[in-house]
Amino acid sequence: MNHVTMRDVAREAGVSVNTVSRALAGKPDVSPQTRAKVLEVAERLGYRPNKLARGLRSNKTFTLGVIVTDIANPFFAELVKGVEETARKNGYSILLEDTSEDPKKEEKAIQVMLAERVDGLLVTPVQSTRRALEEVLKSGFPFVLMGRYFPDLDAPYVVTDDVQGAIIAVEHLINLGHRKIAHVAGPLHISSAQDRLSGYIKALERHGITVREEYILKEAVTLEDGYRAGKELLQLRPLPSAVFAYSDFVAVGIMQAILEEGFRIPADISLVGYDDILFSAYTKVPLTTIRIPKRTLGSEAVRMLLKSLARKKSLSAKAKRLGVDLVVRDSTGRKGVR
Amino acid sequence: MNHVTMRDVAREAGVSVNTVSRALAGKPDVSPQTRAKVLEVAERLGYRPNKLARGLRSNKTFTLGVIVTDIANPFFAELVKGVEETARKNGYSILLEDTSEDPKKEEKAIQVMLAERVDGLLVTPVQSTRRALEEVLKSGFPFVLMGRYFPDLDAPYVVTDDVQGAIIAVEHLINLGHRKIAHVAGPLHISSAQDRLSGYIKALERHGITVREEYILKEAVTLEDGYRAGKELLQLRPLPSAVFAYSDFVAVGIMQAILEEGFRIPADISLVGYDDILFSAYTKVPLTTIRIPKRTLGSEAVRMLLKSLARKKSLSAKAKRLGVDLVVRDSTGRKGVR
DNA sequence: CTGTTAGCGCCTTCAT
DNA sequence: ATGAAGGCGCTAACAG
Repeated sequence: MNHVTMRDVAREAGVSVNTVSRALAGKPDVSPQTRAKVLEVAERLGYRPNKLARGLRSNKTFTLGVIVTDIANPFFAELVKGVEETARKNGYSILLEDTSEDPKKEEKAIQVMLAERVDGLLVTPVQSTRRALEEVLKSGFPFVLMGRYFPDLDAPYVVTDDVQGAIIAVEHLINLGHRKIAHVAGPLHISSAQDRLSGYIKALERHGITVREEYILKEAVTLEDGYRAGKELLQLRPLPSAVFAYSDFVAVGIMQAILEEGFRIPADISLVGYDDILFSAYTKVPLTTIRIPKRTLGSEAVRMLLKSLARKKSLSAKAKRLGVDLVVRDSTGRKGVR
Repeated sequence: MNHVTMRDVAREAGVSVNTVSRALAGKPDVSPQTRAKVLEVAERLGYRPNKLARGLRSNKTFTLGVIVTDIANPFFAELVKGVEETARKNGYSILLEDTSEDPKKEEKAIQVMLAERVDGLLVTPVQSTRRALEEVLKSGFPFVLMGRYFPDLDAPYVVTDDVQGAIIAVEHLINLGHRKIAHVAGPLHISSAQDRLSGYIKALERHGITVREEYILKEAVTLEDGYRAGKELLQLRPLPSAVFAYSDFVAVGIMQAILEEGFRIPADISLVGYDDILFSAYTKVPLTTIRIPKRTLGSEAVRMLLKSLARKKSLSAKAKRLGVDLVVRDSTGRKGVR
């Protein structure tokens, strides 16, 4: 397994290594014949430039580090798909790390990526600590946060408007006549969970509905968390007539719990999720949810990062907030209509 | 954004670059004091080895190339999760490429990976052409196929036993009294689709049930394909009383079509999927399916690849076939029992 | 035990 | 239009 190098091509073509380099790079000062010859030989020998050598020399690796919290989560999988496509289209490769929401792994991942000399970093931060990212920021290394951000950190990010999304979701319920609306929130150190909670509260207040502490359940991420929260929810009195969940994942768990206890959706309880993952249309009761442009989130993050790479060092802390849509399916209905 | 190099550490510690190298590498011939000093300085300066330089010099990059056909597909997302975890645990990074089932992209991806000088390749082949992979094989470059294989190619792979899985699925239906069993197959250039079809046929024959051409629908991959196939299925006379689908994805599409037409599952038609992806337990009718160990598939592939890297060049074409399980949920029931 | 030398493959001067 | 020289950061081989 020996790779063909420029030297091999040079020898075979009877020119210097340098000439091969310029010919392959499309530099102007190479005679057409020489260029043709070089290209022919390179092709014939199956020459592939060594990205390591190139990166070492030029300080550009054309690879981006992507750090996500859980690639098995369909939400992040879609996001990564968007990242991969766009990066590839621009000639960049991607190095992937999965932190499993573990801040230690995140820190480690960042170190590894830096050691790999990626040109920039795209990260979905765990957010239970921010030290590692603050250091990266301070060092001036280019990176963009995806899907989550630190409100008080001057770092570039691409997210969706989760406050607005939550408002849309909750107002949809309010418009259907619901007033006893519960919220199963996510882990509040995560910005999206925080924002969705704010949106929920804002929407209620906007419509003169009192926010009840006991209607807000917390820290649900997995489907199982949702299931447990769903069971809890059903103990509440007065029983909520609608629930807004942090994510579709959580919503499906809640749905499971509700149906299991013999309640009907939406006849007894309406349910709204968030994300619109692949399967939300096919759950027991097709889920009304907030659609967020997952791939676009990824591709926009790449675009922002590449832009900051282009105009060198200066990565002024840009931020982009993408819009979201309400997708009405069967899990929500008018209050009291059975 | 200037990286700290060994030279910086050497200067600061008052030793030679080489000494820094040996100290950091844990080589024996360095005095304890010198080592301590070097480590301290490296730490203080925030030294991170440059993997490019290291790779260039040592011909080992400690990165693995991972090529999948669709990272947004929960099946592959899980697979990649397994790969990532295991690779990381062994000190390897992973470079990810998504081919979207496009053979051209696959070929390109392989070239890029080779240019990146990955130590080995893990690939879920598109299988509509094999030229590119044959070349890799011939070159002796280490790689392992995941989830799909070429029956007549002497290349290492890790797959699940899909023939057996299909037999289990179909025999489950037969045991429930079904004899008019249809199969919605996948694209037959993909080995798993081929194997599942074989298993289906084998199971029928084994039980003396005639295989009817018209009961075998083909080339379904997406949920939409499944939906269309489902509609077709319902036109068949005599109407099948059970359907075995290529994948859960396809099965969910079929389910949608069946329910939409007013048939009941499993009362009118039983349905079995394949893969047991995350959501199969939460579909309208929870899906009976074949569980395949997705993460294990990934981690086993990594293990096999690393083993072949360890014993240098020689990558004798090993093959590993993992077992699968039947997961009975609500989509299958005894024939004729309503 | 430590330092010097060389070279991995490429690209950027600088000469010719 | 082409070649020679140097160096990116690191490690292996050889001195001392």
